[in-house]
Amino acid sequence: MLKQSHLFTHTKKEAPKDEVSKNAQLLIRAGFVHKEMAGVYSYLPLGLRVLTHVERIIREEMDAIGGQEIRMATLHPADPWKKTGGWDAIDVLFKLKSRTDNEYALGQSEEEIVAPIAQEYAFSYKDLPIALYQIGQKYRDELRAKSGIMRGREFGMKDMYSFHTSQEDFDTFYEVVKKSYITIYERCGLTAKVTEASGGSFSTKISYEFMVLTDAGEDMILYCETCDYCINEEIAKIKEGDACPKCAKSSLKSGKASEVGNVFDLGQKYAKAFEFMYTDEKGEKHYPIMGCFGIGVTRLMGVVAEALSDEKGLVWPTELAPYSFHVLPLLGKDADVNARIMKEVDTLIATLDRKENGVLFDDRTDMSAGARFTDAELIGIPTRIVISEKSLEKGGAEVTNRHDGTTTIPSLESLTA
RNA sequence: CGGGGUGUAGUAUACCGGUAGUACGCAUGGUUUGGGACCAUGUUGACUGGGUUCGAUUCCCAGCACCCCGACCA
Repeated sequence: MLKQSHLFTHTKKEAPKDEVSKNAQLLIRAGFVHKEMAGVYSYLPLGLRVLTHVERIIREEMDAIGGQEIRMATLHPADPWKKTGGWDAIDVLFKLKSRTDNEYALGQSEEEIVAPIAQEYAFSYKDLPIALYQIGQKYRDELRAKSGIMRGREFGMKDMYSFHTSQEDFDTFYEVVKKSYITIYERCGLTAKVTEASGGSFSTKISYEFMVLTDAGEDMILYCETCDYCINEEIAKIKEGDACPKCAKSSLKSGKASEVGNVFDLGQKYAKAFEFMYTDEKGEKHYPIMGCFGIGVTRLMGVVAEALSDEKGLVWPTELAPYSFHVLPLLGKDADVNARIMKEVDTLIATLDRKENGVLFDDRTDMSAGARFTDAELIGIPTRIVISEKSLEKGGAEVTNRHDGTTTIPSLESLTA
């Protein structure tokens, strides 16, 4: 339980004029994030809790499909980057020099680091497959940061790397991860489309992007409303209005979308660069096949803020909410009634704080009710519980659902059950 | 990186070549308390550097920062 009077952040009536994107405006106004510079944000108590919940969901789903969590360095030696060619080829790679002119890179993706780590342990086919993942900061030297926390120069990302003895084994795992990703987005309150896209700079094969329709997105996708066909317009050979090539039942629609994840078949590129080979049953040596699976953790939070919020403020899905219950007592002039309200509130909090993501307690009873309601709506906690003389007369507490705005008045006994 | 725009208090803004004004916030006191309450008092400011000028926050130049469009995008 957190007392709101204790929370060091406050809501703001106005967003800074240099923030245009909805996600940044709301997150700043509600005190979830603080902007350091273009594309770089710090996460404050409420924002960090949301981020932590996104990470927890991802961790659970990655563990469930056999991922093993590690934490790699973000300050990298230049050598592996030079070995794979990334040092010169990847223009977003931040490069730096020490006082003694040694060269380093900041991690923008970590194939160069993870491949040698896997190589240190995977000598035999018996050691494979392996799926290693981490959740941490990434750095990209973007020419233009934009869209609040959705495209930054420093951002949070989950990156998983897998190593396999055969294409079939990789393909199987590829499908497992795709399903797992869809589950993650659902738990985050979003519907993501699996979208065919280009393989980028390191693969000639197509990759899959996970796209959420939102005007704040940077990509245009073509999708079918009948089946799950979806393709990024950058590689599409068809156009809006054409019949769906998969089901032929609908004509394709075009929409703006934000990429909240991607999966790549990296083949043997990195294994070859590092001479990473394992020994098979016959004693022969082979390069493993490698996959890369990313989810932009901070961008995901930004897309949720964009997609779910309304004119009153943020709206958090159940699992991501910084707190699940916003308890808000309203006091009057009668000291006895006030004492009773606060006693009921104590009991209620003791129960609710053990459930889901716990309680934010608006103990600022000296503030006007309107200001506190407005704050609550801006912060976007899913369930608001008001206890007042009025609510007690009606038989309990007023429970308002932030998602649909409906209010019910259950008894206090049922709430503490 | 190409193009465009903007830099005034914690935030949003106004005016101005000559003492920088307002609102919100914040502080103190008092009155309030079911939809961003009110009164009083107080508090805080011209991105950096150069130039023009008697005098620059204002005009000019450069730099920096931020935003937007495009390009780019593991």
